[in-house]
Amino acid sequence: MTDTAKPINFIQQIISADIESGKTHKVVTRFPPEPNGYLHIGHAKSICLNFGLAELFNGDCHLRFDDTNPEKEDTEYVQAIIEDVRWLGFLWQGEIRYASDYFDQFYQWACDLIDHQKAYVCELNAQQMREYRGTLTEAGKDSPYRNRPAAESRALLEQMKAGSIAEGAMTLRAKIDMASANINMRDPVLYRIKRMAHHRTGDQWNIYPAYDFAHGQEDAIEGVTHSICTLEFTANRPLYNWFIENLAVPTTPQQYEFGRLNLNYTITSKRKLKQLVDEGHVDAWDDPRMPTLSGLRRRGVSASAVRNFCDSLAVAKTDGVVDMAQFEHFIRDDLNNNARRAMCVLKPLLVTLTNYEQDKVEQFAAAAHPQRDDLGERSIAFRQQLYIDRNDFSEDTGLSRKKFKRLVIGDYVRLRSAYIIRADQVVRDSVGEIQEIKASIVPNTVGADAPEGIRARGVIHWVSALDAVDCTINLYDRLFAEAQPDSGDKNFLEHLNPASLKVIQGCKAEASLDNAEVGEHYQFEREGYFCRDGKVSVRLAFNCTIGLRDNWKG
RNA sequence: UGGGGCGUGGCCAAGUGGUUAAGGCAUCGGGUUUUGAUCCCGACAUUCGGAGGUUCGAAUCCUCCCGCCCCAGCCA
Repeated sequence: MTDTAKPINFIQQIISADIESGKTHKVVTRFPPEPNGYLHIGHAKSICLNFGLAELFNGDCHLRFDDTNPEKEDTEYVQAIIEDVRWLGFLWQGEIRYASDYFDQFYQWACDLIDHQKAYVCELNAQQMREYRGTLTEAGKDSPYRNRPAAESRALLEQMKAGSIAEGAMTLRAKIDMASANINMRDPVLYRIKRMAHHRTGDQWNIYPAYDFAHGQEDAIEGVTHSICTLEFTANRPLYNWFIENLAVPTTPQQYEFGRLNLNYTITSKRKLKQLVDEGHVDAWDDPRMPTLSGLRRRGVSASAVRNFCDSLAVAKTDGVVDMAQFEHFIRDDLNNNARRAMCVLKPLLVTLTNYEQDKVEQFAAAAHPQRDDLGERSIAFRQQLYIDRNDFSEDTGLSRKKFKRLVIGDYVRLRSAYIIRADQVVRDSVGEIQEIKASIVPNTVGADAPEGIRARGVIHWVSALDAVDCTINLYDRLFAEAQPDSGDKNFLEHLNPASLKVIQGCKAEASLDNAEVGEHYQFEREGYFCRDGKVSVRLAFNCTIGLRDNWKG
């Protein structure tokens, strides 16, 4: 945290007031994902908010799966979600909860509503129900089944539950107000028939509760005090409250809405991310180009970077689009502070040092981090032949020292953590391509300043040719070429960036990288941040998390 | 269109009637540097969607207008 206090957001203000007034004794929040896809960066904001609030007020935060629709849900997703929340570093209170654990209670409450003439089994089909619902400007009409006897509804609901009624033929509806200006209040559906197995309750049920008939009650059962959701649920709040008021629930949670996170050049819609996976536009949910938490993790983004970013976000009711650069800032900031340094040459160019003995080898100690001694150092081998990056050499000797701080014939450059060298001669192959550079070292310049009269143009990275290990490097660019691929009437698939992945083979990494661990972050000096990919078939591959900032206006 | 929500610099945003409208990102200058990184210093809204009004005083209160988002799934 910086010296300036972070502003108190509106939800914190509400909770503080509730505690002060005695309304709330212990704060309980929850993160309630539906297991119908993988978590993405937008969910991270919600996770940080809910767990963060519980922590701030010494309360509890539950992890609860809102598994009310077996059609779209799967245990693969629950496992992935659990792993992602753990990865972010949050601990939920007690056992993991499931809406499906409360199905019996929901059913009992539905019966109570029927008995009090506040719900009825309706036999309108989907099409008819739409017609009866009215429009934004016209009131709806009462269903012809609205006033059927409670006993009849009870019996029909029993049959729906037993599986003897066809899907779509009947629903259980709340009896509220078909003329309400809020369409959510026009006799919403409580139960619909889905004669299919649920990933947790198996064949036990043929009817499943709708979101509105489940969420608030789940909160009430768990004693959630502040139920925080995104803005699009604002119109559902009166309905949320209606159930809390009309059911014999044990506690009275309150719903509050905040603006979800939107990031440019990507999408945060589970449905659309699933489409990218299903249609093969990306490898999988954890493709490093995906804004999913598993994708970011595989890309090399640290959990603390995600958390720092989320904590920097405003919790308010505005729905804006955060610039990807803001997220990238937190990714770089964390990696710069914590990633070990190493060297890797992406486009190798052979350099032979003509004044260095052929069999000689020196081991130089190089700091793992320029500002953090606690990270120690590593040993790097130095020999007569080494690789530098092709981009670090230019045949244009007219380039000024300010304009090109790299290697040029006749001039000097510092090899990072090693000697200053001078380029002497270009060796070409039969078609004229540069094959090799002949160069010479300036003696006694390791860990020492250049002698009088010699000034290195700059510092470049390198790797000993004999000691380096081959590796593949995956370079990523934004998944979409359009800042808002999803807005208006755009088809997001048309804006996929065809160059979002570039695979570079034959890269040369310093020997210490040979046993890099998956999940460990590195900075390849002068290139960017990388981490080893654990899913590839090649022996050694690194994903580029993000490049270094480059202020060079060349 | 009925209802609900929101408009503060390129982006995010604090501000809850009274010093020169915080801060972050981005951008632009300059310094340090064995990473063109990091770090450091400096610049960057006479004005808060617009127009009126209340007030000694308004981004904050009132009125009208404009714009954007959400709701018409047996999705969540």
